[in-house]
Amino acid sequence: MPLPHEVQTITTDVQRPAAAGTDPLDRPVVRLNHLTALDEAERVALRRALRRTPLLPPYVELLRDAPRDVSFLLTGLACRFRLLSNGRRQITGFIVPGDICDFGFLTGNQTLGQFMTLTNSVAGRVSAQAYLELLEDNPRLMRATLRAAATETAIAQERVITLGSRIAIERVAHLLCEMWYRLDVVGLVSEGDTYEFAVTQAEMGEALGLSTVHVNRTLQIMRKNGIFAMAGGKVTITNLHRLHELAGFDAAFLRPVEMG
Amino acid sequence: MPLPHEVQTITTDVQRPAAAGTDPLDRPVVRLNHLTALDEAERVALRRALRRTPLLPPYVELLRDAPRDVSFLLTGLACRFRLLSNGRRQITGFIVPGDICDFGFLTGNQTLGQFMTLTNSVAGRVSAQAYLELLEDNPRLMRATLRAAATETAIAQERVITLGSRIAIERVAHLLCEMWYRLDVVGLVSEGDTYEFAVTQAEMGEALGLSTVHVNRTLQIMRKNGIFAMAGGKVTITNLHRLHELAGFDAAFLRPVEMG
DNA sequence: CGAAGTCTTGACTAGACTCAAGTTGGGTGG
DNA sequence: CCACCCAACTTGAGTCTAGTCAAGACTTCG
Repeated sequence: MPLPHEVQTITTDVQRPAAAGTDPLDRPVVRLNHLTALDEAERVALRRALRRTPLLPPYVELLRDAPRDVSFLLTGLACRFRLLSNGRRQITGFIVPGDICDFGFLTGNQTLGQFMTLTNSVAGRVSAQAYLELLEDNPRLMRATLRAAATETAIAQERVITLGSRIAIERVAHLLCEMWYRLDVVGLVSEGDTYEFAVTQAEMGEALGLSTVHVNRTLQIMRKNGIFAMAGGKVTITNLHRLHELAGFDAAFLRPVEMG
Repeated sequence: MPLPHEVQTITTDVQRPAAAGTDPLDRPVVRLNHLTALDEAERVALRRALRRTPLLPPYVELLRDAPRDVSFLLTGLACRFRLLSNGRRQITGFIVPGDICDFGFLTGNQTLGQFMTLTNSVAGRVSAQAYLELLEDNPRLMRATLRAAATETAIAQERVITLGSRIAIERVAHLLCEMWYRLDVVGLVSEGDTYEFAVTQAEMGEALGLSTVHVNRTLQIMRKNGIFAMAGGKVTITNLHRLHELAGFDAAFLRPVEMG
């Protein structure tokens, strides 16, 4: 099985000096370090603790085989979703490289809902116990992890706003902005505002509360207006300013703001 | 100024043996204890730490005057909301007695968005520093607090599902179910499935992503079908089974589930 | 080259929104 | 004590965004 996805990701990485290296194992470090500056010992400890999974194909349950581990996504794309009684599926959030898939380990609770890969992906895992011990010994890592959890909440709140008060084109624009920012943090936005986001229009609809057909028509309008382009699972934002305008996007919800 | 709201709340409390006392200061204890069993020392410490605010009138910013405190809602009703650039307001969640209004203190971050009362309310406050020290000394309290934060995330995720894949009547039904469960935990659902929920139809619309007019029509249908009744800011569920059915409601997201 | 999944298009429907004009009810002031 | 006022609720009419159904075109990959 060819892996264009993997290869491309690594390639684009190199072009972006902001990225701290091209090794997927660094992405959790980069991500958490962005939330709270870690010291060298913490960076090394986190990196060493992670064990890579084999390459996971699309549409497999992410946590089934390791429910007691903390799973970071290293490469690819995943999502959290719920199956509803009416047969529908609602994607409640996307998981990008560097993200912790599920924060249930913080409370010892099972998380409601499911997690699955959307593309070829690799995860990095630590046992929950080992990770919790790491947190106890490293307060900055603890703070960064709590902030990551808070960011997840903020993203969910923002999606409530998207679904509650934005029309289709604004929803799509907001999602593309959100992905741009989240992927940029881990160095996965390359020159020309291009990033990997290999979701089908049906999946986009499931995340945005829109039908596939309506997503399709909305994307067409945006393409015709020169706002973005999409090919081979890669998104290129051709008019980032206009995209922000459309989305009413304010990156504040993704950034930790220290108390005054 | 008459305070029927306050008086009624206390009255109905008495009818419900499940409620651990009628003192609003107990509600945070009851709430957190529901998430993780606290020991007597923890219950007492938490209760003692809280300082009641004066009665807050409707529509006042909740945290403005005490941004560095942890605020529990003791009585009344509040919400979290965002003002959008298009002039709209989106309510992203309701805050009921016993809830911590804002979990920003856990990460030292400012929270995006605002918090306001919707009815006459009283809050109980501790300084963030004192509360964090309390958490360090009392692991069960820590766990309960983290679970409360996780519950907030779960509620946001559930609202994503509501706004993304439920039609108007299902959204309303789901909200009424959610309130029933959350208020029941702190003993505020009285005989006959009646509880205080004094929001206007406009506010309900802002929370559910519906216009006021459509909320009105939806409520009328539900009333005609004998599913619920509303009077004087009190909701009475007359057909809880049918309400659950309509909502596709599964209380699991509000309950902590221990890892197997 | 064929099959499956994805994307695209058209036609029609429906759930929800907007605008506008009442109605009701609780609270206030004369 | 009554009249007024304002906010909330209600109703109607017309419109529109988005959903559904159905069929056809394009890709990708084996």
